[in-house]
Amino acid sequence: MVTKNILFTEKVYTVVKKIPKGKVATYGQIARLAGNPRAARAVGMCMKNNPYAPVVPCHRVVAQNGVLTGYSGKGGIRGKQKLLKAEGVYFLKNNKIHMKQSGWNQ
DNA sequence: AAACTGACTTCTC
DNA sequence: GGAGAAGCCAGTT
Repeated sequence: MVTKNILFTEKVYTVVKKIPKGKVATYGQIARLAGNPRAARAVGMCMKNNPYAPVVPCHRVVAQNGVLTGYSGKGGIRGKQKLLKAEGVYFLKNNKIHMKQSGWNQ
């Protein structure tokens, strides 16, 4: 049976939780894994609500160009970047992530 | 049920 | 490469 037992958001959370440490995934990437390659915006909204804040490492989710967007958590973009750096994510001088290296190869 | 919003992506100039 | 505009999706009001 193909019943959608889990919501799109639930799928998103599941995918985000699968992101390995030291790597980052883009909203489009997550959306694609969640089943809708164009639901990048929806993914961001789910993170904003983020009922699974401590469960979903939303700080590992970045834009396609490698820029840290959003993150209503403590520290904002600043704290998010710091967290990623602490995990081993390589940042460029433009405060952008080196997707070629730290991008989630999925 | 309809309209608005938003942590995106892609196209074009 | 940078800036602006349009399109798309799910959730919330």
